[in-house]
Amino acid sequence: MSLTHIQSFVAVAEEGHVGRAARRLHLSQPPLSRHILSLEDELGTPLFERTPRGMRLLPAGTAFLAHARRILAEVDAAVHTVRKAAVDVPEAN
Amino acid sequence: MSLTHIQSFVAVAEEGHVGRAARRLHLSQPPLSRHILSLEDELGTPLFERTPRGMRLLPAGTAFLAHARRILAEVDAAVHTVRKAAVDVPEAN
DNA sequence: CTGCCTTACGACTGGCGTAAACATT
DNA sequence: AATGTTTACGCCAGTCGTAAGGCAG
Repeated sequence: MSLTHIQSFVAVAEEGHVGRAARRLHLSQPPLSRHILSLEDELGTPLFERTPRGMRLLPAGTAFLAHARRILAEVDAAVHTVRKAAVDVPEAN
Repeated sequence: MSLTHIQSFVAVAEEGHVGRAARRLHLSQPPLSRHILSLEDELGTPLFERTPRGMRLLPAGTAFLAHARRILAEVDAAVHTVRKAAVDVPEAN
């Protein structure tokens, strides 16, 4: 599992469509599709239902989405916190 | 930034020593050292003070550590939640 | 036949490990 | 000299993109 996979998952969940999510992520469809498959494989369960119109979240996918957003938000917060800490305490003499 | 980097950071922070952290992660020192350097580079600031005895957390590193643990915990929770959801709702007819 | 997801495949980047270099006591 | 981190370097694995395949309406 990687942060890239998680970002991919969130994008597909929000777009409901691999193609659109791929454009949003500046990526082509196949790698993005593989990200999702890899994630599902690792979790041992499908996260989306494949329809002719796109991808629809399954219950497991909905459950994962909440965590995924928290993870990404926490990463973002970590970056900001560190940069702030580095400025606030340039040297701890 | 990747989850691997974050795990590496936590291990080094806890061990205070790249060598021991590497053994704990079943990894050799050089890649682990590179993870830390890569993270510091990406964040734009050092996270550890290098001493002849090992690695000591700087204030920025301490700030990052709290977030890092939350991220890893959240990932873990995500995995468990999904597996549970997949079992609880095998098929939503 | 059209739209969408997935698999095949060749090419490239990234990451590992061994070995060597640097630094400090 | 000993301990610990970092750089050099060759190799393997993972990931990308283009192209082809499969499936449902």
